[in-house]
Amino acid sequence: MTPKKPRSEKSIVDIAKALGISPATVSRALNNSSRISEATRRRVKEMAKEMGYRHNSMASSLRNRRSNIIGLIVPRISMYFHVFFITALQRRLQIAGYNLMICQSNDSVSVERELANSLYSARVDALVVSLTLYTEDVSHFDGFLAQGIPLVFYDRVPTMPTPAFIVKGDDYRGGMLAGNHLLVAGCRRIAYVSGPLSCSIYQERTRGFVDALATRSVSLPEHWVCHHELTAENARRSLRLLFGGNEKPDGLFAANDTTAIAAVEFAREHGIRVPEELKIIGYSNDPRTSIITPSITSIEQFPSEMADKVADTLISALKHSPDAPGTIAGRPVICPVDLVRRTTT
Amino acid sequence: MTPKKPRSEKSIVDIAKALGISPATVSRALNNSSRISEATRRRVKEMAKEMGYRHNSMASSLRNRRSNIIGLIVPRISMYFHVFFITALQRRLQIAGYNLMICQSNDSVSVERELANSLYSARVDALVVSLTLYTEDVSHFDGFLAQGIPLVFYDRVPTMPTPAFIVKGDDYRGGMLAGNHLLVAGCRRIAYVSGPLSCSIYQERTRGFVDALATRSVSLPEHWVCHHELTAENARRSLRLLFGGNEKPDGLFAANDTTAIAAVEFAREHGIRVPEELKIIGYSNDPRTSIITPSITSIEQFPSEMADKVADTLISALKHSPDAPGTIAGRPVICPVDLVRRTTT
DNA sequence: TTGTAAGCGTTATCAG
DNA sequence: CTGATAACGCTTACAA
Repeated sequence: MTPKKPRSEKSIVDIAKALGISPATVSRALNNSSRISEATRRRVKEMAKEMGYRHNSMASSLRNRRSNIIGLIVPRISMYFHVFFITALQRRLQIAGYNLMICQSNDSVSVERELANSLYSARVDALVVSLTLYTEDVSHFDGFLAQGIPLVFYDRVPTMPTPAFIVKGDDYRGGMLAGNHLLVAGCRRIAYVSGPLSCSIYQERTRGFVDALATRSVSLPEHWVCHHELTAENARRSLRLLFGGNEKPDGLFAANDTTAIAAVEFAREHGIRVPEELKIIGYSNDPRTSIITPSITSIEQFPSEMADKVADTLISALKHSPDAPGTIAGRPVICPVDLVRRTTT
Repeated sequence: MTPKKPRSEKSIVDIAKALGISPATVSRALNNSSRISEATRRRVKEMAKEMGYRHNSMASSLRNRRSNIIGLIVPRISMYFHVFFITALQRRLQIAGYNLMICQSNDSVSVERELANSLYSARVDALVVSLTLYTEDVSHFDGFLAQGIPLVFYDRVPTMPTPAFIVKGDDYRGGMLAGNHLLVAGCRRIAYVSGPLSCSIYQERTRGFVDALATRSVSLPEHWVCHHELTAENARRSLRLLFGGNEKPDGLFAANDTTAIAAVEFAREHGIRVPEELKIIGYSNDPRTSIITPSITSIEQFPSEMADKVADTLISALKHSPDAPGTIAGRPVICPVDLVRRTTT
C-alpha cells in the first residue's frame, strides 16, 4: 500500500560526481544561468543526456515554492461551454509554461470542497473555479486568498462579494436578449425553465429576462416558471407540467440548450408546431442547437474569449509578486454575449 | 518572473515547536500512524487546525517518491468519447486517492512529446495515453517504462508491439458490424470515410469493414474511400467527391459520428433521401446522433466501461510494487462494442 | 566562473 | 510511544 520506487534515477549530484564538479554548477548549467561558461554548460548537458537525467519538478517546486501548476475546478467537463473554455485556457497556459490540473466537482459541494483542499495541498500557483450549482458558501477557498494565491472565479461565480478575481458572462444581458427576442417575435404567453437560483448565472439570466418582460408589461405567471437542475429528464418533466394546463405557452426561454433541445423534442412528440405555435430560445449556443431540426435560437457566450480573459488575469497576477495577501482583488470582468437566431423563433 | 511566496505558511516544525514535541511525532499524528497515543494525536490535530496548518504534498511527494498524481494525455477533450472516459476515470481515481492531470495533445505529435516530458518531470505515478492521429513512434514514453512507471495506452494505441498496458475497443469488430449491417440492409455500392491509417483505430475499423464486405464479395472501389482527419469540413469535401460521379453510393460508413452527421446534412441539402437512397452508419454513438433527423445508426464504444478497465489496470499496477522495470507488460484488454440501430439504416 | 552549505517540508529509520 | 537525524533533489546566497 506504500510502494516506493528503487533509486535508479539520476540526480544532478550524480552528474556532478561524474564530471567532478559541484551540483550547483550542474544546476546552473541546466537552467541556462548566465553565470556559467559555455564550455561547462555543454559538458553538463551532454553528460545529462548520456546519463538519462530527467528534471525533477517536485524537488524544484519545493525549493522554489512554486509548482507551475494551475488548478481548475469545473462542474462538469461534459458541458460544451466548459470544454471550449478549458481547451482555450490550456493552450494559453501551456505557452506560459504552466500545467493545468483539471478537476470536476460534478456539481457536488462536498467534492468541490475536497478538491479545493487537495489542490491547496498540491500548492498550485493559482486556482480557477466555476462553482457548483449549489455553492453559496465559498469559504473553502479562503486559504488561497489568505496566502495571496491568485484565485479566479469564472462563469458561475459567488453571489456574495469576494476579493477574488471574477470573469463572467453578461448573463443579465443574455436573459434580457432572450426576453426581448421572444417579445418581438410576438410571444405573449411566455414560459421559463431555469436552473436553481443558488447559482449566479441563473439569478442573472432570470433578472434580465424578467426585466425584459416587464418593459412590455408581459407577466410571467408563477406556474410557468421552473427552477431545477437543467438535465434532459428534468426538462421533460417540467414541459409536461407547463403544457399540461388549458392555456399553452407560445414562447419558452430555456436557460440552457439541453433544456431547449428537450423542448424541441417534446414539441415534436406532441404535435406542437415550432416556431408557429411555440417559439423556443436556449442558452450557450451548444453545437447541438444547430444540428437539430428545427435549429434552435440561442445565446452565444464566447467561451474561448472568456478563457483568454482568465488567462490574462492569471498571468498578470502570477507575474506581479503575489507577496501581499489581500491585494489581489479586482473589479469583475464582464464578457459580452450575443443572440444567435435560428429557426425555433 | 520568478516570484516567490513569503514564508507565512505553517509547517509541522512550527506545530512541533508550539507543542514542545518533535516534528516526527507531529507527522505521525497527522498521518494517523498507529504508533502514537490518542492524546497527542488529538493535541496535534487541534493545534494544526488552530495554526491553520495545511499539508504540503510537494514535500511529502519528494520524500515518499510518489506524487499521487496520474497523468492523462488525450488528443482532444472535445470528443464525446474522451469526455465520458475522463469523467469515469477521474471518479474512480479520486476514490483511490489519486489526482488526474489532464492534458490535451490536440493531435500534435510534438505537443504530445512535450507533455510526456512534462509529466515525467512532475513524477506522475502513472501515465494514461490516447495517442494523436499521427503518432507512430512512441519512444517519448520509454522513460516511463524504463522506470517501471505504469503506462497505459487506451483507444488509440501504438500500432507496434509495446510492453505497456493496452486497453482498446474492439475496432475490428466495430468495422465488421458496420459492414455487415450495411450489407444486410441491402447496400451494394458502399463508400467509406475513415481517419488516417497511422492511427490504430482506423486501421482496425478498416480491416474489419473490408473483411465484412469481402465475405459477400462486395468490392470497395478505391475512389469511394477517403482517409483524412475526420472533421466536419473534411467530411463535406469528401462527400462532394464521393457523390460527384455518375454512380452514387447507396451506403456510407463514416468512421466517426462528426462525419456521419455531415453526411446526413449533405444528403438533406442535396435531396438525397436517407435511408431510402442512402444508408449511413457512424462510429462512437455520440449523443448528437440521436438528436439529428434522421437519427444515425452508430457503434457504441462504452467509454465508461473502458475507463473502468483502465482504472483497474492502474490501481493493480500501482499496488503491486512497481520496482521491477520491464515487468509491467500485459496482454491487451479488448473492450466490446455494439451496434445501435437508428433511422439512417 | 565555480564551490560550499543551507534549506524547502516531510517522513523513514533507528534508538531510546 | 516519542525523539533525533538524515535524506528526498534541487536552488541560491555567499564566498572564493
